[in-house]
Formats: sequence, structure tokens, C-alpha cells
Amino acid sequence: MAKLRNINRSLPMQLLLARESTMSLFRPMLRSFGLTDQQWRVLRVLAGCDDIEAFELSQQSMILPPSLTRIVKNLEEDRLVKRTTVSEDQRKVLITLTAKGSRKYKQVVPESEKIYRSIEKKLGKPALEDLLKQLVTLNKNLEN
Amino acid sequence: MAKLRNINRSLPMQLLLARESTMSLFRPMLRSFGLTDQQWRVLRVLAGCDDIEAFELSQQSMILPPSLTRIVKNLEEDRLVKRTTVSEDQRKVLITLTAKGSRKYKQVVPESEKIYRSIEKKLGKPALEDLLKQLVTLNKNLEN
DNA sequence: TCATATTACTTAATATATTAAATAAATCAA
DNA sequence: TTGATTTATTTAATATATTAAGTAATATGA
Repeated sequence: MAKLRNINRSLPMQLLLARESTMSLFRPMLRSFGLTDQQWRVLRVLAGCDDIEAFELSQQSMILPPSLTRIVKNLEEDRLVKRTTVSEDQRKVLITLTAKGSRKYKQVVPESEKIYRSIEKKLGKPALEDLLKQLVTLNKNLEN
Repeated sequence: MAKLRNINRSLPMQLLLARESTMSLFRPMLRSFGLTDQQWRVLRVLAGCDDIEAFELSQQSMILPPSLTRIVKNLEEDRLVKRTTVSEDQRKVLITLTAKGSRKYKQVVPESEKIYRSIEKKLGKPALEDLLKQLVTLNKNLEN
């Protein structure tokens, strides 16, 4: 009978496990700031620019537009972001960080970097660098 | 101001992107068989054993128990799996593949392997082997 | 110009993720 | 033996993922 490769030999499964292993280290910290994983991805992108269109934010945060609609709505209710429409093209929506959102971001950054350094310590900086490089290559070679 | 590492330098983000890059190659095939990603992970574990307890299935398929409850319920409605309780410990639930589930599994396997080989071709077998090895190491070193 | 197509987003429907609480069976301790 | 605890799973509540369909604004072509 045709048999599937073992999970240890499956790239998708090992990637899922690796993502979980790493995120489980950040998650409790993010929750202590009242943030979900996805909300943090959004804040992080917004912190890197003055404002951004929804589509571009969707790409950079790796969140599909329908999910992003709700996530931004929730962040807006928490007063962490605000939405404005572009007058030249009324279809577009611009999203920006509020002062409150910016403060939240600045609180999280050092805690996040602290965890990242602990991962560096556990894996060794060269191994981590090497892994990152290979992932970037994979992402480039598989991008549709 | 404290600044966060770029997304290209972020292990969690690159893992998320890599997982997406690879799964996007399998997803259309799975959907054509009427399966979600998670349902396929469950079938695949079940195909590797006669029967399995819910907790063990949860671990191996990397699906948390509350999600698994619903996924198994849906698979049961589709007659792909069946549930039985253990007489020695009435708390436990055993899950097994039905004949229909086994047929479905056997249909998917060759298609899955075909896609896997196309990935091997795109990345090169040595690079893929090396990446897998590093992911396994990472998962070992970060496991809580 | 005006019907048609495209773009940018939102809504809807169903499936899954996450955390907490509930339930029921089994185990343990006095 | 029985009340408290633990274990295995399910329910519940809220958040996100995915696919399809809807809506409104803009662009395009005869």
C-alpha cells in the first residue's frame, strides 16, 4: 500500500511544529499586554510606517483581508489604530497607529527582543542565522 | 526609540511565511478531495495505527482537544472515521478510520507525494534535507 | 459617454484556534 | 468507603482562517 512519509520527514509538519515551538514562547507575553498574535503582527507593521493601505497591511502582516477587517475593527475599538479613507480613491482605506497604539508597541518591543535573545541563546546564533537564511531562500523559491 | 527586528530577520515570521508557501501548494489538492488541512492531518495519523485515543491524536495531529472534538465530529458525519469508548476507562474515546476513510487516504497519498517531489525539485534534495534536519533540531531544543 | 470590467474592501458562512469552564469517570487519601 | 482530586474529554465564548459573494468606487473601451 502507498504510504505517506513520516511526520519527521514532512516539511509542512516540521514547519508547523517549529512555528508553534517559537510562538509558544512569545504568546504569554503578548497576552499579558492584551494582544493576540495577529493583533501584534498588525501593530508591528503599522509601527514601521506613517500609514498604510489595507491591502498592503494584509500582505505585510500575512493576514487575509476578511480577517484583517475584523482585526482592525477590534483594534479601533481599543483605540490602538484609526482608519481614514483616501479622498483621491474612495475605495481605499488608510490605517495608522494612534498615540495609544504607539505606546503599546513601545512597551512590547523590549519584551519581545528579550525573548528573541533567549531563543538565540538556546539555538546558538550561527545556527539561527543559518536557519533564517534557508527559510528566506525557501520562501523566495516557492513564492508563486 | 526601541525598534523591532525586520520581518526578514524574524524567525516566527519566516516560519509562518514558509508554512504558508508550502501549504499553498498542497491546499488546492486537498480541497479537491473535500478535505481541510486539519482533516487531512487527522486522517494521516489515523492511517498510521489501528486506533488511537483522542489525546494522543491531538498531540500527533497538532490540533488542540477542543478543535479536535469538532473535527472528529465532522469527519464522523462524513463517515470517514468512527468513535468508540474504551470499556476499561469510560472517559477515553478511541478513534479509527472507516473503510471509506481508508479509501480516501489512499487516494490522497500519491497526489501528496507528487507535490512533495515537486518541492524537492524546486529546492534541491540536499537543501531540503538540510532544512528538515535543522527544523527537527530546533523543535527538539525549544520543546518545553 | 456609457456599459462593462476591475479594484479595494466588506459581509457571510463555515471551519479552526485559543482559553476557560464544565462534566463525568477514575483515582486517591483519610 | 466516601469526599476530594485528578484525568479525559466536551462545551462555551471569542478570535481568526478560508472561500465565496456582495458592494461601491474607479478605470477602460467601443
